[in-house]
Amino acid sequence: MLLADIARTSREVAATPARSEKIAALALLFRRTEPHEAPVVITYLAGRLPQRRTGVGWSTLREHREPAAEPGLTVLEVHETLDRIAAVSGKGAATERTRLVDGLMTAATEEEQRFLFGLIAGELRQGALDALAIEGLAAATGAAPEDVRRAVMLGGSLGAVAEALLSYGPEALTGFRLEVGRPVLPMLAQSAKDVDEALDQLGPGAVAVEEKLDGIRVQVHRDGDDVRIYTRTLDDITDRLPEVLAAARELSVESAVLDGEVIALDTEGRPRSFQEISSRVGSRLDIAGAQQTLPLFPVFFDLLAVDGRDLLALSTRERHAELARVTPEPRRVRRLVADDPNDPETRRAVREFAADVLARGHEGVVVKSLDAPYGAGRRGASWIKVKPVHTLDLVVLAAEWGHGRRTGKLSNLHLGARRPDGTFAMLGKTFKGLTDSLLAWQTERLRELAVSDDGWLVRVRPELVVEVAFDGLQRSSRYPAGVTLRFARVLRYREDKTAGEADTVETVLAMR
DNA sequence: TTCCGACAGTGGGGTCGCAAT
DNA sequence: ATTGCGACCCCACTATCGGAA
Repeated sequence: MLLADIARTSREVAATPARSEKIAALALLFRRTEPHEAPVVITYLAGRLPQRRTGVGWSTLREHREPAAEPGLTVLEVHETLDRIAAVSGKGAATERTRLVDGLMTAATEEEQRFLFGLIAGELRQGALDALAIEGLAAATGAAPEDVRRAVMLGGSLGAVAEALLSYGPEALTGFRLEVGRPVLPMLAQSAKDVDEALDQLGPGAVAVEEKLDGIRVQVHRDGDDVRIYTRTLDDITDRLPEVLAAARELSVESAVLDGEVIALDTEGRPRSFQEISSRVGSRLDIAGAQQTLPLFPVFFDLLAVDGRDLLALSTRERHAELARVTPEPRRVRRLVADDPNDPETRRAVREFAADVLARGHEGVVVKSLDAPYGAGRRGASWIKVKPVHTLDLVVLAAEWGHGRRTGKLSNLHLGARRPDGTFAMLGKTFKGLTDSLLAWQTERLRELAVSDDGWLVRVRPELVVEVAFDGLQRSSRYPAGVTLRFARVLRYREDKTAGEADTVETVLAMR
């Protein structure tokens, strides 16, 4: 198959807003795909590369290359070139990567260049990713979409499922089931603003309220003495976490798949900051040294398989009973079971539990329906997280022009807190929380206040006050106050306030 | 007919390791 | 020694389509 076929399909997919038409266009192409090229074709049309990393990003791609007049590149040819690019390392690597990218791009037509740019940079913007590729694959092969989705979640790879389906048809899907040693996409949680809202959303059934730890999510597979540890995106990080490996080997099981969080504790047993944990888990070179400096502590909250049994379809209640059987107390997340979430006494107990979790220094709680199965790869309605929210009234110092559907709109706001001398200290940026009408309003308003515009950043007179919500402060080496906001989002503009009434740096630092 | 679940898009800060400066 | 880049941890929120209710 030619790259041109993929690029054209991508353009067609992007051209229609209707998901049904996107799926139809994808299915049309998958019907013409040979099984051996399916893993590459479907991954490209899901907007990703099969290579986990290539070393090529926006900076390497942006330079103009003269396009070819006629299409000639095959999909597998492109795939091999990217394999070669990904393998480049050592002195002169950047030059060599650029040379290979030059060769690829000059062999591509203008349409193919656009496609490759979006694909490699990870911003294809065709309105379809894995989920619609799965739908298209199902349509092309006559398989049930839900069965295909399930196979991908359990098989861990869209490409492998596509190849099997195109080779053997829908019957091939039964071969994809949970296997110890092969990671499964983890279940994710929705959010609510407080525990009462979370309980209301879950309905009348029994729930568990669990502490939410602020660390790195891990999926631990143990098969005898063999242990593998995966991140949320299924990256294998076994080598970096000897403590987790040891903890898995201590369990009284032959085999198991566990879901949990890795954190670190200080000498009083209080959790260390996310930044410290992230630094430790991210360290790959001197593991022994890193382990000395910051020992990690894995805590588990779910069990997906044990001793040959697949527990995914069991209820949270049943899975947790198994977890409790095989995992010692300190290795499990603290939790409270509420059989009748509508009982006022129970609600009080839940609120108290949540307050206690926060007092212990943790991030919040996750409220889980006890009757739901493990929804691999789903942001299911049966897990709901609750974290405290802070707010500040900050001054807009500048705004960046948006991209994609926000082209022509001032989108990303630079936020500042007041200093005593009347100047402002930038605390970070945000683009979140803006509706289309607010986006239009702020674009107009900020243009009136503009003092400069370099095509990327519009600086404005610091007059507009915006109320910003955020999860907490983090240390920052980039911003002048030494702190920045975690997960900042706009709540509303405060037109009733002047910049002189905005929150001060002092107020912000007092929140630490 | 209305409601709502799933999806994609739009980007945030920090951290590491590597290569270039 | 410092800086820029790519990759990957953490992630919130809105708009939209189309099936469910």
